[in-house]
Amino acid sequence: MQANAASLISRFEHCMPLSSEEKNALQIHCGPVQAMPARSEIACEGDPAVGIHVIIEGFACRYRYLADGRQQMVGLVLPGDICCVRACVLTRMDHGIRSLSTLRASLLSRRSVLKLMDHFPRVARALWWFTFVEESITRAWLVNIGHRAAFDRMAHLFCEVYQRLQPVGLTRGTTFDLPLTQSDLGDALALSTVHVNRVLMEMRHRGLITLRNQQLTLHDPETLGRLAGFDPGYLHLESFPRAPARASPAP
Amino acid sequence: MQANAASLISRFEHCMPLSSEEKNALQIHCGPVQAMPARSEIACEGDPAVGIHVIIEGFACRYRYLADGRQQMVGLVLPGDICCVRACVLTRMDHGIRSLSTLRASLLSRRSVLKLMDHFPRVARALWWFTFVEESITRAWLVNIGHRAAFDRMAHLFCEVYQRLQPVGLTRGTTFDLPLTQSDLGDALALSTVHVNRVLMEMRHRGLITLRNQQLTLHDPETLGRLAGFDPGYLHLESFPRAPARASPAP
DNA sequence: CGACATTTTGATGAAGATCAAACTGGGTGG
DNA sequence: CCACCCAGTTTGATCTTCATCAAAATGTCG
Repeated sequence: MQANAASLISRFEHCMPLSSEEKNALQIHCGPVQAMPARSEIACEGDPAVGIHVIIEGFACRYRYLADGRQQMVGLVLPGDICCVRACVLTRMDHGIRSLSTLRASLLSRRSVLKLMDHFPRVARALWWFTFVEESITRAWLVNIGHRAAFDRMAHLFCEVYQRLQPVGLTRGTTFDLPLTQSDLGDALALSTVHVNRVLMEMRHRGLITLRNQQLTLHDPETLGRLAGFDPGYLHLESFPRAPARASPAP
Repeated sequence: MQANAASLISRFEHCMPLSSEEKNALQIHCGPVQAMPARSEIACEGDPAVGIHVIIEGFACRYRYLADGRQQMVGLVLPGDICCVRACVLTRMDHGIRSLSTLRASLLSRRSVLKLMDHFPRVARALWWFTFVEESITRAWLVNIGHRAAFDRMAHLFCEVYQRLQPVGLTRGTTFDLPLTQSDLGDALALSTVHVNRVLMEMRHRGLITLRNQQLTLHDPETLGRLAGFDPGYLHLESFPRAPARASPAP
């Protein structure tokens, strides 16, 4: 029994219980845990699919480059998230994925994923589920960037990360890791680094956050959420069991 | 043999050939063609899933509302597109869908979709495929709205619609239907109606487009695409057979 | 014709980009 | 151990793009 398979299976069971046959199949196909340094490319736009990565520890981001070299982050990949499912079907990546912090992930080959999807409809259904949640988050980012002013936009992002880290046990009170530079935040929110800094300053002066050493504390999540018009429905957390046992150790 | 099933099947075969057994199953499950007037709600945010709609004719859009009543369009649904696949898995809609023009669509119930997905892995794979392409488009919108100025942003949208309508035979030269008001364009591009108008004016003055009676002509698609930094890769058109026979009649 | 949606134009203001430069802190090499 | 370097953060000043407000013009449909 490999630890990586265990974390994968528990993740799957967040959306539906698996039979022992299904669990077996996942264990057989689940590859070894990979470790990667921060700021390394996990997959580049245009790459053929190698398989899916299940993030065990660390943050990554999805991004697309523009012709002029600027980049837009199009999603955050947090522990428990699965990436590159889509590339297994589409055969090549339409965006890049890069680690933000050091990362541990287990890999399933493209062949394994397609086999699992074809033979185990419920596994396939679970993969659908993860993918759709992610898609829903992308749409929420679109709304966020399209229609909210800088302050609200950033508040919304902070609320989202906070809500997403909670079910995987990676928050301590209202404090959590946020291994993004201000420049990264700018790429995520479509703001200049300078403006990111100014908004952060304002949040600090208003006593809403503390951000130091990649650690963010939300001193008043309710107010922040209200200002941002944050409604967690789009995260589809409702069908998760509350605080499931995860691989990540609590301090 | 129903015409609606035929258009659905041909759509599926764009990404992989189906066995006669699979085609049969699709025909059995495919519901009647529904007609809907322009500006009607096909599904609202929060609605339980009823099934998937395969658009035969007309335009629709996906949108999300903000707390203050403004709305952001998060995607365009064109003839041949399938909508609400995700809701069948997630059980409820996380965004609304509204017709822009009069619409004809065939419906498959949620139960049918889940049954087809579980029993026919290749049908499931095709549904994955459509969904992922759509997701890729959403990411492209995110980049577009996040990082491009108004003119380039609108040019990019026009290029996208042009490219998406081509394989389904709905372009006449470089002219095609665009049943969106300037206010709709504003919702799609996260611009005010006034600014949409100004950008359109500039495009006209530069001889790049003609837009009259919901008909858009791109007089110089190459230039427009170059200005917008348009790269059609994200549409994943490459695996489509060229100009497949579609239900839509050519004039 | 008259009501209503949509398009067009003008004037003004605000949010945020950009440019420039100083400051901070951790890591490295001499 | 200190000097230096470099990535990241902070601050100021200026400029652009686009939103907003207001109103006229145009078109559409009963």
